[in-house]
Amino acid sequence: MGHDHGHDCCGGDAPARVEQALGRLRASGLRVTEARRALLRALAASRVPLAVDEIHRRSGRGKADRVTIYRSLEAFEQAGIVRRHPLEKGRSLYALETPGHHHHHLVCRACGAIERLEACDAGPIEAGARAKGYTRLTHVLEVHGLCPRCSHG
Amino acid sequence: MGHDHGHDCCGGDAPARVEQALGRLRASGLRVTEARRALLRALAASRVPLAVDEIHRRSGRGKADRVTIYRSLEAFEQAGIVRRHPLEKGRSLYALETPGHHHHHLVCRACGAIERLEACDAGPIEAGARAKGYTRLTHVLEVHGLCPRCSHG
DNA sequence: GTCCGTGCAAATCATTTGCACTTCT
DNA sequence: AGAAGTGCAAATGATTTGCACGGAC
Repeated sequence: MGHDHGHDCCGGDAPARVEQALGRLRASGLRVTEARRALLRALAASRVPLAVDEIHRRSGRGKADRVTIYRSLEAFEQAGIVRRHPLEKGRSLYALETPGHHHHHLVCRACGAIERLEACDAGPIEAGARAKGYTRLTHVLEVHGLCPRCSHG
Repeated sequence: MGHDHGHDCCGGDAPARVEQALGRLRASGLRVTEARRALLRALAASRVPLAVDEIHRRSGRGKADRVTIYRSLEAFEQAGIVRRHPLEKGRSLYALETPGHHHHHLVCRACGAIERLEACDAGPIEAGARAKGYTRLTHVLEVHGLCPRCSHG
């Protein structure tokens, strides 16, 4: 798989998003390297969140080792530059963080198509968690189903 | 039970729940073995969802091999007898399915404490997915954070 | 008697870690 | 210079699979 089926999901002006991300790197005290440029380019160019393996495959020149990609992504996630989408089976997908655009994804179990879901009603739920004294909240919300094409059976 | 921190979550009348589960096993054409009794007893006795390792540890006599527990749990999940809660890092927790009691969990990243979250506003989100033609919808919603005790570190 | 369930060993597979080397600032 | 980033090899750890045996129905 690894194709961008489904409809637009994480799209936008790729070069601009890369620049914005690089700016945030510097602002966070993170260093800018060719490996990281390639990584961010791959993310910015994709309309859907990518797995580490996929990022590795799509990083043309300046391609970094998978291990380095893992480490960079973790740093980027901490800095709020990249958003991680944990999947059911322990894998994760990554996408550039789009501030003020919190959303989740609808994943087809059969063909892997991913669509963006705009609504996110987790606000009240996280509020409840906060009321219990929990901090540093994050949430995982994935909707799985069969897309129209795969539903016919 | 050093691991059942947090408040009640999946409690109930344990023996009765085991019997109910066994009945469902038979109804689904699954066989009843001592290993499976022990497994269901462990789940029924716990107030929180358990990891496979924890189930293995808590299954007194009749304790089955971890592999068998994995295989049984998968069969039980298919049959709707057990509910799987996928966590961030690829692990899963399991609990007896409680029909008509859909809820999610609040998990502490540091100590693993689990609390029940009553609210589930996924209705509108799944409606959106249905509107896109998706069928057989399921969703995973887990809220992660640091519990009050762990927030001080 | 048949399958299904079980145990053991070994395989997976994404992710993580140790350590020495290189590069950014 | 000095901290941060990188690569390779090897470790991890939950989960999965192959295969032969044993028990449920």
